[in-house]
Amino acid sequence: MPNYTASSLKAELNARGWRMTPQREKILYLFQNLPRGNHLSAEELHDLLEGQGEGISLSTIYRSVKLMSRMGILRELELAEGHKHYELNQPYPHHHHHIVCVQCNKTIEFNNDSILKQSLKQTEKEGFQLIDCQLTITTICPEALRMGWPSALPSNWSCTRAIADKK
Amino acid sequence: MPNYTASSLKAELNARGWRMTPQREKILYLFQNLPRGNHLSAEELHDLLEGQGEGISLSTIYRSVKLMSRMGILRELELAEGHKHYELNQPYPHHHHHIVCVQCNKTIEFNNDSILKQSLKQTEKEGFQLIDCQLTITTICPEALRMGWPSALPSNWSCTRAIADKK
DNA sequence: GAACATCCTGCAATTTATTCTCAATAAGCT
DNA sequence: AGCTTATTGAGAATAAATTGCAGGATGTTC
Repeated sequence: MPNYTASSLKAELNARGWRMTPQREKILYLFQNLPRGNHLSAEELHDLLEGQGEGISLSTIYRSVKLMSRMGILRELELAEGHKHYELNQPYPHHHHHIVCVQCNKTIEFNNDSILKQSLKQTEKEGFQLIDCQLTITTICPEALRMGWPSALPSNWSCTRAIADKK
Repeated sequence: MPNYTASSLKAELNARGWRMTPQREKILYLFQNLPRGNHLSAEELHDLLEGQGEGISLSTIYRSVKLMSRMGILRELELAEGHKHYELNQPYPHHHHHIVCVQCNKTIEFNNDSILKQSLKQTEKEGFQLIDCQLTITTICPEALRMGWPSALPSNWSCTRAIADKK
């Protein structure tokens, strides 16, 4: 999981018979300049680029994030929001994992280097080559617990943070 | 992550103001009698029940697996096949994790108790209550590596196992 | 064990993320 | 510079998943 530059991305693409394009470079650049802890859906990525005057079609966005995920440059997160999110696949010490609340989808990150180590060991043992590993912990968040989850919780109740997160 | 019976399921549902129904019982029963290592999509679950003369509508299937996942009875797997799969959320020693190949979606399971232990520790530290934890390792499988992945691999090539898996 | 409140199911219609198609364009190789 | 072929953009198509609603079933209460 190396850190990529435009030219190292180009080199790796070309080595596989693929091509560097302005679109791919812009997407890489955007992710590399995203504040830590942010992850974007294809739609959000599209709107963000649009806002910067960098119109890239939604089809290309989808194709690019998929390609870059398979290359190990991005990681695809499935954090219960109903659509995939993407973030840079960063090497140690920024590699991290997620805790998600099933009640409100609140997500927090945590670091744990031993998980990557154990994953490497396991994949080598099986003859696979590691691209990424993600530990996703499904939980009930403290706020929902304080509210008396599960019985005392109205079915439409949602943690305050969850509501705030819907921008 | 306890092992459920029809009556313990009913007790837990009722404690939350929910109800036991024949549909929910049949779904639990089916998962409990599934060969180890099998996981089903909503669609597959629907067809399987259909084949047993237990017609349950697809909406109900979707609603049930979602409910049972949030209760911690099932676990929702997102293993790159394009739709979610479900399996029993089993306690130690059957709790397991997955390695997935991005080239062919081949999936293998592996056991590792320390991951559950570390997850418990982490969630308690943050004040969350654990429902499930899944380590998903994204990889290139040995077969794709032998074929010279990535450069020598035609874009439409797929590991033989992947093709065989499409029944 | 009958009545009641409400939860659940099934059906059909709908939503929405993602993929596909295809003509035009542009990247990389010689 | 020319050639081959990967890539893009736009919109149509696909498919998983959700929702609204009317009728039926469940758990609770007295």
